[in-house]
Amino acid sequence: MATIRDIARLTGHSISTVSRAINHSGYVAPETKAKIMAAVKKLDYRPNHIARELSSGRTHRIGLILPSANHPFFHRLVNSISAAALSAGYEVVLLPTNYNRHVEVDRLEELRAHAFDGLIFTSRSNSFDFIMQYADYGPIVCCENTRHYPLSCAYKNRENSFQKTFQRLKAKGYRKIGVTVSRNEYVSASAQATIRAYQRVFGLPLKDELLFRDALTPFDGATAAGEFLAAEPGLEAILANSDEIAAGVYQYCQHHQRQLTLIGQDNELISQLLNFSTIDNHLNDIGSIAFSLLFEKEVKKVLVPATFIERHLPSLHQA
Amino acid sequence: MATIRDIARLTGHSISTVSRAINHSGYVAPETKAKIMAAVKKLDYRPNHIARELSSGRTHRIGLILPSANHPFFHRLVNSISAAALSAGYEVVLLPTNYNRHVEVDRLEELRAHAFDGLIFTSRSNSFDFIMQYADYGPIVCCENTRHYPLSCAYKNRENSFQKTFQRLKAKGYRKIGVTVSRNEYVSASAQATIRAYQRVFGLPLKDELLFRDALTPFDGATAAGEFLAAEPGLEAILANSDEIAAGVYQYCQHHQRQLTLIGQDNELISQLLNFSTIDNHLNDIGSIAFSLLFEKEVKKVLVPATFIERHLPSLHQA
DNA sequence: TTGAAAGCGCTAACAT
DNA sequence: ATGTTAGCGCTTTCAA
Repeated sequence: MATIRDIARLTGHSISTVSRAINHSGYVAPETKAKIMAAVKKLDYRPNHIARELSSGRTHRIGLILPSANHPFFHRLVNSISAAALSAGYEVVLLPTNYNRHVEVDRLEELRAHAFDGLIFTSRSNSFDFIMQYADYGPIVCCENTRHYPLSCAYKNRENSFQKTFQRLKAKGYRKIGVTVSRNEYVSASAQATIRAYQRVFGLPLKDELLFRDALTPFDGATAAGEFLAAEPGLEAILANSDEIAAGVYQYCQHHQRQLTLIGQDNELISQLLNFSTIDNHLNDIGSIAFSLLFEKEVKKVLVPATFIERHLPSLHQA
Repeated sequence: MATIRDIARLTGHSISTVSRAINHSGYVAPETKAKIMAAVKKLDYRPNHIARELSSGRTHRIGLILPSANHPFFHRLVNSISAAALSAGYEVVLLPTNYNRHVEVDRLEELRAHAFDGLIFTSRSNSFDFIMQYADYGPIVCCENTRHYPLSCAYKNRENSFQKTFQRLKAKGYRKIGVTVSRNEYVSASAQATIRAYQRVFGLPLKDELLFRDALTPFDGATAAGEFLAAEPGLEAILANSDEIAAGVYQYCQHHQRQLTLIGQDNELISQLLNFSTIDNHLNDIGSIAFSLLFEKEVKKVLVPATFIERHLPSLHQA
């Protein structure tokens, strides 16, 4: 591999002149530049990326913390963040943690070691208090409400959207509603928000039998539906933590000839095809805003309001 | 930010001793090491990632070329590749090209500039001949058959699986079959393979009215179904280029009360829920194999055979 | 067991 | 317009 020094030697110029010529910066005589460019071509020279990073102190790379890449929620964020990064001249490094807090710590340490110019959290396994300790080492943005912590975020107001959804259901006369959440309420703020919203709207706590924890796959959705119906045969509706889970519920209903009102989240293709209602959290907006917040000087918290998309499942019919 | 020199100064040792202590390599007296570690803690020191990369010449980072992140096909590959990378101590950088060959060239140039230790192509917009020129600068692996080119790959034999699928349909007595492809046959090897397979099985060329090009979204699937049926009212089956597209076809059929045999690809959730047949290309395997091939000394080409998953759509019924 | 010193390949301030 | 030089922060060889 040819280095800048080789070019300097070959052309008889100094490395700084070569550097200037290559970067089209500063003064370089046209003929000098031409000669240098010829040498560059001749020696198949390319400036070393890493050396540039070291010298400039910037990587033009941001890290993206996510549990694993295989969930629609994260796909959306990855899409929008990487699109925003591309057009801003940044590259994004995928940092799957599998919800392992130690892996997450390693990534924060990498931020500290200047491996990235910034970090975006789409999920987290450590406390805000802990994460905040790394804020000095580079910009950190979260895709959830960081509340009173001085960390920028682009987020949806879950409690609010859940509350509205429950109110909607209440207004329609529904009383028996099952709810699925992705992780238990001790770990997940989302689960807490769901539970609180229910309590607030209906004035009484969500029964434990009508709360399904750790719903991750459509299969879990079907399981949840089964358990709900066993505990409460008069069940009227299910609010699921994603369209995928709702699809699992749908499948169960089809199979057992039950009609339920179904509400998913994130307006995935499946909800459009199966035609059930969904809460659109506008993840694309959250992603691109999160990216842009990395470069704000001050801490900013941007609320992206959710939208309710109402759809009606066709009524049941036997084949 | 404290540097290794600060630690050296504070402890009164040389930077090389500090380096050895930090890296747990070479000889360092226990007390010396303890003293150094104490200083490390005291000064909140962390070795600079970039400097290490420059010094060692390796980044432990691989680039992943893909058109954009929003297609299930790529999700699968991203998942499996990033999982494989994680467990091998590598990080993956997402490199969306939007099928723009110039962007792709820029990424190849980055490989040349040592920004990555290797590159995986999940799609490409440049010729193999062109890409090969960069093979000297670092390992390159493709997720499609590289044929006679000396480039490693993990791939599915598309022509073979399409052929088997057509044979299956032929055996069932089907003759009127529509086919969707994602890009036209002049650009896409996959489209060519589909067309050839049809010709080989049925002995006559696929009619142009029964080939839909540029099918990217479920909406395109619905459009394709409409066009096929307009051109050939007796249409019996559609082979789609993905489960998403097939789902679009499904939607059209539902809406227009038509019964068609549907075959998608990649065994996505939607095909399971809607219960139509699909060709499972085992993208997870392709991804993890592709990653492992980066580190093989020789060029290797690994065929991952596809599997046909037969499912039966429930017959039509009016609500 | 430790340290001096030479890189790694580049940028940028400063001098000419 | 060009060159000198001092970094950037680390690893590694070699000598002590």
